[in-house]
Amino acid sequence: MYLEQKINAGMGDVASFPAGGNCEPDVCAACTVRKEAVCGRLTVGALNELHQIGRHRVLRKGQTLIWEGDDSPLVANVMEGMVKLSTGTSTGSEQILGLAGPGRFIGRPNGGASGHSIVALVDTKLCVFPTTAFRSFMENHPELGLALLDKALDELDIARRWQLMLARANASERVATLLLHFAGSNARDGETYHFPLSRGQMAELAGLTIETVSRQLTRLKTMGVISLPSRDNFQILDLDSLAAIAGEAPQSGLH
Amino acid sequence: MYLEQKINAGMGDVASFPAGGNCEPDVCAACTVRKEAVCGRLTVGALNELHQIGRHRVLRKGQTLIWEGDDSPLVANVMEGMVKLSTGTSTGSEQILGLAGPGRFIGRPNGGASGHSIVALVDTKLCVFPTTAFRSFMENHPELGLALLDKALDELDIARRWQLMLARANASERVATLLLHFAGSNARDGETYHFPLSRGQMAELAGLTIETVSRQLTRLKTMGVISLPSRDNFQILDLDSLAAIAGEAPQSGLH
DNA sequence: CGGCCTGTTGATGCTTATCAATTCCTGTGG
DNA sequence: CCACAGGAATTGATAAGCATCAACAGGCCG
Repeated sequence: MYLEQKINAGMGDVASFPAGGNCEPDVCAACTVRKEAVCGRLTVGALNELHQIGRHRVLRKGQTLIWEGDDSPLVANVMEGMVKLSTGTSTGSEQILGLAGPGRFIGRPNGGASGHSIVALVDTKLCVFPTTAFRSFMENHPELGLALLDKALDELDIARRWQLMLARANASERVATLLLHFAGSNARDGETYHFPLSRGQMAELAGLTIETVSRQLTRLKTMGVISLPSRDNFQILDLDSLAAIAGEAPQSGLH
Repeated sequence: MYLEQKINAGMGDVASFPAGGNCEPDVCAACTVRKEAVCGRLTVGALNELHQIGRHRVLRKGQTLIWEGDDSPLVANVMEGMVKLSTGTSTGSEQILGLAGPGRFIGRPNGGASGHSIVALVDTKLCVFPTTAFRSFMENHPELGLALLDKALDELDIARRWQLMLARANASERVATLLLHFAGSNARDGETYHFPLSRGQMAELAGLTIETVSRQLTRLKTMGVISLPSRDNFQILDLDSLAAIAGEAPQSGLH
């Protein structure tokens, strides 16, 4: 199913990011997500030290950073773009566990087996660190451990909020929540946004079928809440209604 | 709804645990969950130091350790018993996000607002630490930070596995999974176990209704997979079938 | 131009929620 | 110790919601 991605992916293309891959201080200074990312917690000295082990990497759409079940050899910060966290089910189908956009931290610093694959949904820029180097760095910089712990706990909150949605929300609420999620925190009436997922992937993420997702989208279109200029884009016409349909509570903070 | 718990709970009854509440080294030596808990990672010296800020506390059934939305003033290890993590929904009902048994770590070391309440389902023994003291201890002991980070990432995996279940499992699979969870990792044929949750709470946790939970239980009974000696107990008659119904994959590691 | 993949739309049936009635516990007070 | 009240659980009838199966439409690329 994802064979074509497998061919393109792997560690071999680490060289595909710009020459001088080491994370330059000035690059970090310009980093738009530094405030939200773990680096933001470090002193200038520690940040410089961290640059020595970190690398920038571009993950093309469809490429896989970490395979499910593999020992996670690296940890990373998402700078730009979006990745999905997914896992196979016992029935063979794929289940998407969540999405991660700018500022999110991915991977397991303890180097244990990853419970899910990490795949780029669009071209994605990452700050990548080898697990071992990152871990020894953490031992000398407790503040990074604290920052990461906070990050992990945030991730936990996010996962629990999805849990809440999956346990209780109906199809309309799920699809509306997805759209708000795709639009991001500064969604506006009249704005057009990109679907980072296919209908099938949206269905996997929301715990629905393709058909139900499609039907709910046309229903929202019929209601005048959104329009669908192309199959890869949607426009929000009535943000308030959309938020109301999503149930307001579940979607907040679901980034 | 949980008024009676509110009356009994609160920080005032911290004095209710045994005299000499400070965590004694010999008590910790005898601690059955030390291997799994964060303390297990510490050197003897660090452990002794940690004893100074930690306290044992018994949480009676129904008592609340942390209220949803409150700044979490403490973090804790579960030693014995079981607590639930729950949150209110926009519709006013309660949603249980998960359970935590022996060895699990709860609370937010960063002291932020808790996204969920923590309530004892049965009488529960905890190792409790004030957030501030715990945090400063962490700054001097990076290994604790690393251990906690691993714990948090484990919690994340557990939450994601639950997410998987909520997204895909049908009623039978959900109820079977719950039973396996209640029975614990060393479940055996013929053994009788206690329901730590009422039918209503089980429904909340599994994203079902009371009626559906009840129907699935009688269905499992009719199939000869379990028996129900009283409404608070169940006996596993055919563990293999139960695991097969649960779908095997989702339930593994759902502690 | 034709095949192929993705998405949409339609018809139908199963699963589970909902509403409603009854039974079974459990704890309380006589 | 028994009777009774109240809540929790079970069981039944019905309906809504979503999955499933199936046909069709629209892009995209060879």
